[in-house]
Amino acid sequence: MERLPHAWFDRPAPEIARALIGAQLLVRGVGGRITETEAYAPDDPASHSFRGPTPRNRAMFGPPGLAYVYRSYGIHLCLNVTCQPGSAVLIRALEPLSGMEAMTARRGTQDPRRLCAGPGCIGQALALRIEDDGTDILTILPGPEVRIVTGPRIGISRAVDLPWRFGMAGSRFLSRPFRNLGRI
DNA sequence: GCACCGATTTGCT
DNA sequence: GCAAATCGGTGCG
Repeated sequence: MERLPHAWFDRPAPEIARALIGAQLLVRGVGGRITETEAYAPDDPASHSFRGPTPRNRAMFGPPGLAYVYRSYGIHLCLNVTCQPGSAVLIRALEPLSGMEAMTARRGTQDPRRLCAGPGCIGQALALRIEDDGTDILTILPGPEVRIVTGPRIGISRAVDLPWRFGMAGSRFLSRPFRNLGRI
């Protein structure tokens, strides 16, 4: 199976965020099935890119299909896939499949449901480094068509009504449950 | 220059 | 339920 080419990601973030649910994501051979994403767009007040390029967010204005890795709350490293300029998709949760041993060791738990349930947890499970920012570390393989649920993004205070959080319906590998009945 | 706020997680009360 | 950990960005003086 071929990985999705960079040009595939040259689309608006909400479209990519939805399409990535069910795909498989690997970083240096470790990862799993994408179960939860969020979209961030150029004209989106909740996006790091909203006020233009900075040293932190410069990857969001670069080529599509690369990693945008940023430090969250000074502690965690969170993973995005870049899309159209100023756009990115935050990877919020995975169903862990590959490199289970490495992930359990890094996360300090055997519970598969806690390995990659949250953006900071993914950063730790995949051993992301700040030097990965803006680089081509992502292998993303197409997955099956799956039922999608949507809802408001988590942890933001602006544009709170946009339904730009996407999840795999019925998955047990989510950072938090989806309240809504917003199936697609 | 300085204070405050996050695209978070964990552990303790 | 709440505070702590810790740093880049933003806004104000």
